[in-house]
Amino acid sequence: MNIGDAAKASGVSAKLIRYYESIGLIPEAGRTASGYRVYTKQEVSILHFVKRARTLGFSIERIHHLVSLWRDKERASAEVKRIALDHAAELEAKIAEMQAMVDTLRERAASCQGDHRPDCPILHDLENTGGDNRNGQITKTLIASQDR
Amino acid sequence: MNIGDAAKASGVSAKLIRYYESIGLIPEAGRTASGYRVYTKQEVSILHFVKRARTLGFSIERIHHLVSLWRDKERASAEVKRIALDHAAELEAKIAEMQAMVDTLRERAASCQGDHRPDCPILHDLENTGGDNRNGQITKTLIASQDR
DNA sequence: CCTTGACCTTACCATGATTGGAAGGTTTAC
DNA sequence: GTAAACCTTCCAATCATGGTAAGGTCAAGG
Repeated sequence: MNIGDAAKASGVSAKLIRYYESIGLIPEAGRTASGYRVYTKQEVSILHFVKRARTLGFSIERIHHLVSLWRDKERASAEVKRIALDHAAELEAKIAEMQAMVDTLRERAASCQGDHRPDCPILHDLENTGGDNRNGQITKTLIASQDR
Repeated sequence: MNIGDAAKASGVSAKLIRYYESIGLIPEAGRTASGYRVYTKQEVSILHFVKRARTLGFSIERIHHLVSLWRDKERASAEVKRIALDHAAELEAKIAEMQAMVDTLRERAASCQGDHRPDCPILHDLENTGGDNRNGQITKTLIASQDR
């Protein structure tokens, strides 16, 4: 099975398969005498696993961890469960932050006339340099969410 | 006012101020005889504006648009409002996708023993190569969400 | 046996927003 | 007059992914 077949079977592009190999996310594939990568069903399974995990929003780092567990016959389900729940909790935290943004935007938009006058309070609000910072908490959270 | 002071006053790092200038997001700053950038209060306001908009999750492209409107004395509040609401709607779509991921993860985790046995169904599920794809809709949505 | 086309290889470039560093010039304060 | 703290530009790196180019390989058909 060449890389193109593995790509089709797993849904991961050939480019990405090579990249995943280069960063050590998946093991190095075997090679033919002429240098072509060859893949077994087992390796396609790993690729499919990675694909699905990416789709669920797992970071490459976390998938690296999951793949190790998956390849480890002595893996403990407790750790897998913990990783999944950690990821769910992180997603929920981000959801809360994004919801706060949405609320802010909708609130500002509600007080904007929406006509042709140049005094939409959205702009005034963004522009405001005042030092009161009643939104300190939210602002901090949002900034923290901008990593990765 | 040098770039360092403008950075402190606006919360945008000096590096980033130069970058924003290089991509045309903010106008080119004036220069001293020796080449130092100089900033007025007005320009610091723009920087602060950008900072707050970034914090609210606006893309650079969208901020570019907002800054143009802000600098345009004939700006129409209708457009500003529309941009804000568009952005809110996009955020809500992403929130829905993320919530779907969370639901999936929690569902899988609930059926995982969480002990030391190596049979956590989370892994089996990720590994599953079956072609039923009952989640087709969601999967498509999630993939689509990975652009930007 | 040779050509053609579809594959494979590596390597480099690009994205977007941001940070980091290096090498060198300027200003300020002691 | 010198040291520290600033500033300048340029270059590199991040992360996951896509694109392209130059060249090697394989299978089918003439």
